[in-house]
Amino acid sequence: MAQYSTQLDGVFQALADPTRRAVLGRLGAGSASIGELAAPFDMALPSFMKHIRYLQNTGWITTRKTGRVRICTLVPKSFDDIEAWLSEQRRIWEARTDRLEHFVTTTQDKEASK
Amino acid sequence: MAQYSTQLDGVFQALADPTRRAVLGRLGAGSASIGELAAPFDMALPSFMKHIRYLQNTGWITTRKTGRVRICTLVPKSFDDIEAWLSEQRRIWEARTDRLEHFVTTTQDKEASK
DNA sequence: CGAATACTGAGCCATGCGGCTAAGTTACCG
DNA sequence: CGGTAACTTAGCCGCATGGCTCAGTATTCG
Repeated sequence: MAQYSTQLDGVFQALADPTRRAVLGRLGAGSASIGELAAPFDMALPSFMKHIRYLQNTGWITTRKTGRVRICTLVPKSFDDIEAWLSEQRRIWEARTDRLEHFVTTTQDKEASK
Repeated sequence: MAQYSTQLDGVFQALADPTRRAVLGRLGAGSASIGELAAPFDMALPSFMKHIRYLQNTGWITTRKTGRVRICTLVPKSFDDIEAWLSEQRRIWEARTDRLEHFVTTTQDKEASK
């Protein structure tokens, strides 16, 4: 069985904030510095940095420092984790509709054999 | 522009907990009572109830009370919200690779015209 | 060298989360 | 009618989150 728990917790938690989702959206278009990423937000830099560190800790981005500038790069791996979870849910869902169909079929058979 | 913020916050936050993900998985297979849902978890009922209320408040489930039993039912609508966000990210991602390809092409053209 | 730029670290604050217990409330069973 | 079952309410606790300010540190520019 899949060991979902801990990994997915952070992956989803990271997405549960509009600032972080926006940052990921921006980074989808290419790497950027902290300053560039922070510019659109009406927020003090240290506050913004917490989001960056969060994204880094949960594996959504990597960063490297060049001179006094830190560049952030998207790591799209976590998208796959989400897709995997979603398709697992779909699988469960479909198994259910299969059973419902079976039930309906069985019921119809009973009706037919009356 | 899409007004992502508030709605998605809760949708993702709800998934950022293994108990709640497990409940959704179980409900994918069909509706169930609070007691049935809580059984697999080593947790006091009031604690578990908070998760149920959370899932309800974020729109993942609906509940109705019949006698002294409360039945919970999955509302799969939020899956669509997630899919929408994911495909938006893919769109951004692909626009980027397009630009990269264009850049490569342009560079090659330059090279070719040297 | 001195100043400006780009972060970074430390620490405060309010709120919310995820767990708990203890004490209701509301059906249903005998 | 009394008891048990199935939630439900209220309230406490510790920790994490998301914001802030104020004061560093480290590069780069003139």
